Amino acid sequence: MTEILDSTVDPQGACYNIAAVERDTGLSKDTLRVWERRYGFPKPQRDQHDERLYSLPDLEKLRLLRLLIDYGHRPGKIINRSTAELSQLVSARTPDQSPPPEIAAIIELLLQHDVDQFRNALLQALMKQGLLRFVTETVAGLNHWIGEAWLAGRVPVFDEHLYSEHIQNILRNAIIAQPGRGSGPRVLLTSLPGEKHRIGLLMVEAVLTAEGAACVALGTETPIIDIKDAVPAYRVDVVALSFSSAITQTAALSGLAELRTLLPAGVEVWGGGGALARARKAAPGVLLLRSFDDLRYALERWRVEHALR
Amino acid sequence: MTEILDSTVDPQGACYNIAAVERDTGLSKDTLRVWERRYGFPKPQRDQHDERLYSLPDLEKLRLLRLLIDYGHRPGKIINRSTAELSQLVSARTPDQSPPPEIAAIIELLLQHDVDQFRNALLQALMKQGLLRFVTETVAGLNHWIGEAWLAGRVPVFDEHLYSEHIQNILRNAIIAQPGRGSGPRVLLTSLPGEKHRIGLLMVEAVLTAEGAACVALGTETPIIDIKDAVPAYRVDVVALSFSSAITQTAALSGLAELRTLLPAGVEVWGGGGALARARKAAPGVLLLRSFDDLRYALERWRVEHALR
DNA sequence: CTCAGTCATTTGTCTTAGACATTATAAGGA
DNA sequence: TCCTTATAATGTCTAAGACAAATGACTGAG
Repeated sequence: MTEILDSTVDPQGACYNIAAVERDTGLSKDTLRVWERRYGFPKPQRDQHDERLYSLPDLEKLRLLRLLIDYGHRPGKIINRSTAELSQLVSARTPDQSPPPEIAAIIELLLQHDVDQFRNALLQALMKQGLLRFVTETVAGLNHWIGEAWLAGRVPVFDEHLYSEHIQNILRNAIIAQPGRGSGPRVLLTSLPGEKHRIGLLMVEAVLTAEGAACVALGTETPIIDIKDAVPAYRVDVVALSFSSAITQTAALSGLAELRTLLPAGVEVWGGGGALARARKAAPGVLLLRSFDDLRYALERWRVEHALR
Repeated sequence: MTEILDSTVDPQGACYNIAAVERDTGLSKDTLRVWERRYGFPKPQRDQHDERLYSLPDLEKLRLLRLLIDYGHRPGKIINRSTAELSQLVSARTPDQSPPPEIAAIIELLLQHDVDQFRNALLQALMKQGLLRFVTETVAGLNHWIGEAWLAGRVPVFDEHLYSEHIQNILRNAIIAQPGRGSGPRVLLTSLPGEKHRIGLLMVEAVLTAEGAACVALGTETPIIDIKDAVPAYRVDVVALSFSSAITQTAALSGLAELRTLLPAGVEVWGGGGALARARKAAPGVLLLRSFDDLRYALERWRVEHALR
């Protein structure tokens, strides 16, 4: 009898095949193989058919490497350091050691696994701050700090899953409770295939809805061609795409440019999210939003431009 | 002067490199190359460095192929037919019956792309029927018929995305509005890696919450090992897994069996969803739920058994 | 002292063909 | 009709090499 369903995990050695590592670290199979060839890491075991089997420590080191590379380190410079050294580099990178107390308190509740109290804390923050501040301060902060802590291994996977679910509940609840739209544009909101992060998308939807735009939210991973077809069907004025840092900046920019060529000139293309936070410039006709302030400003600009006509 | 930013698109021939095709069709690069080698399609042009450049017609045929393969056709049987023939195959897939009128009316609103009216129709159905009937009748029916129509090509991808988002909004809104829990068990609710369907999970959460159970929802795709760790952390009484028909029955059953061996005997394991609708029996200690009635019955049985002790 | 341009190095992605595990279909037997 | 077994189908993995895009170091000019 063999492990059928989860062929990616070997319970004894906790070994992962290359597809599982690609999924869990975001590093492509090609990259993993070429790192092994060039730098000698990761050097996984092989199964009976010479296929790679990565260990859990390998996986953790790869995650740290990915983070540090996102921060600007070069792979060749750091790949042969120990996991401990890499952890140090990560924590050295965050000088403002601890999250603000109100964020820390909520994370603490999450780590104590008290579902009801955790939910109530989020709801209270929402009531107290209002939707806009809740999204741009509390949720953004929680995303950042929980992400950090997860990378450092201080937050288990299942807690992160629970966090994501509850934030979705609360944001969707808040969005549905918004009053009808004002004078804003119709904004089609989605992400491209490969980009699975939903929270960023919901945060944008919350802000846009609060500011009076009419959102057509398609969730994550809509193929480009289907976005093209959706634009005339829903008569949208703007297509906004979200790219989390799980995707490379190049991929995000090329997706935006491709979409731009497929859409009529009257429809604007906006892109935002972690992957684009450090991008310098995009293709002509593509607007980069590096913060929620940028988003609100873009909305305001749209209003002005379209009121004059 | 060259196209700097967007290496994926050649405006003249509308040519896409292999990475763009992978992203847009969901077919892996390996699959694209092996199809070319074995079947002679797609046979893309090459750029000056012998790299593949796919045309837009290729892309459209690939999407049709993907659709038909999802439906159950074999690649080798259909890959050499013309795009027109494939379209015919798609539309030849006619429904055995037509949906009941109240379902058909809502689908009609979706197809007319009137977001507000569509949302209102769903909300009205919820108000009129109450959460339980809304989930077990309206949402279940919509899932089924929209799935059918999507396979037949009568519902565009983006409409199906929009449907999914709105159902999520409404279900999560209803769940959060439920009163606190009664005397039911604590149920950990999630799916295994590879199973991405969220709506089924939310439907179960809605029913369980309405019946007084306390749900710990982890969203989709929680690795088995992390489920094991979550059970003591959240002190749950039951682990319920959802398997849509996107996964094979064998895979679902083996996942349930593996989880059963990892959990203490006092914790129950329940499995349900389309993939298990026709399953005969599961591993010992695993409860199969083939309908929402089964789910409510299982909950009642748990209450009785644990009240006696 | 800053800015822009050139060159060298690093790094990720694409290429090839072959091997094989996994899944689906068909055929045979209870 | 259902279950088991054989055969065909299909997708993913492997290898090393090639090269473009991205980055860093260096230079010279304003």
